[in-house]
Amino acid sequence: MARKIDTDTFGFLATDISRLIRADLDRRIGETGIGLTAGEGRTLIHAARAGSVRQNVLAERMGVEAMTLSSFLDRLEARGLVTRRPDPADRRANLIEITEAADAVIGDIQSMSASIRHRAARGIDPAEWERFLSVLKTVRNNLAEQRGEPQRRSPGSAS
Amino acid sequence: MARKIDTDTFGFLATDISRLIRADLDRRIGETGIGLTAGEGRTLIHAARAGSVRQNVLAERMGVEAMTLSSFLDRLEARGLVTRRPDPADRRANLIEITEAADAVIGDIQSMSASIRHRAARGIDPAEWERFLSVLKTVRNNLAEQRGEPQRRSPGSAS
DNA sequence: TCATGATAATCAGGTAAGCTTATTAAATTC
DNA sequence: GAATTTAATAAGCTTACCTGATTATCATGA
Repeated sequence: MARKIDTDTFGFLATDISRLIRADLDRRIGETGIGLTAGEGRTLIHAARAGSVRQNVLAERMGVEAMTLSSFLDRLEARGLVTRRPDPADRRANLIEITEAADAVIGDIQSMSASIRHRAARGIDPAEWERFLSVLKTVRNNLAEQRGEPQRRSPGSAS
Repeated sequence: MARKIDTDTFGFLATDISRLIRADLDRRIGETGIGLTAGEGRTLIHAARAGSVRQNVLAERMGVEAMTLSSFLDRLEARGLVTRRPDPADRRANLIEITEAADAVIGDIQSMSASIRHRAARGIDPAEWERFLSVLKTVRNNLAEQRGEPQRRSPGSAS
């Protein structure tokens, strides 16, 4: 065995972390009876942030295919958390908007997210965490770039 | 909309990055005809690193259930990349070992992994990258902790 | 020593998050 | 106004997990 095998490289770490987050999220979702899967929650947050958007735009921002988004929206719409409104400017398109009922759910998602973040960041000092987040954004943009995905300028406040 | 909505938080970034990595990996796997899925590849690398291990130990190290690992191993074994050898010390258990044929595949996986890493790290200076990796490890350990998963001391060389 | 309970692996079956390909209706372009 | 492109979706697939039940074996305490 001449080769050195390392399971602590970037790709492994990222994959592990994502799986741990998903598992934790699933557990909390089960406990709190929030009634949404991780993907649906992600969709809802993106929709909330985007305001009134076409599906194709939202899909591109989320980095998923139109069809994938369409399924998430089906379930969110069935639960009354988003609406699909025909775009007056293009009869092929829908505008996605969140409903008032979504507010409470968004609050729940955000507090779950904050709680996971706190656990993840334990023992890391705040300045280091900010640095870390900014590298994460760079990495995401690097990876998203040659995928046809539009580059994101980081707009909101970091957290 | 009184709430500030941010899609650049830790959880979102981590999820995005993991999806991008997976997609990229899938694309490369398709191109190079390596014949393994991401999960199988991950299993193979962990097995290579572990030497001769019981399945339950390997599963725990990988952070998956025993059954999940069992399926991965079925496919790796069918491709002749690992063997299940009865553990002489416990007739319930198997010892997993990689075969010689696995060496080439491991090499391929490692170079894919390196290439993704290079792309991810573009524009980030090496010292910053090391810092970043070390925070990633802390985060993984933080998240893995209260999940029953054993804490990992970071053993190998970072990269 | 033997009944009881724990453990290692696996069978059966399920779910969630993606994907691709094809279709339809509407918009755009030449 | 014919040909192309685009927005959404239907249909169906794959991967990576999971849980619960089952079987064989091991460990333990009376």
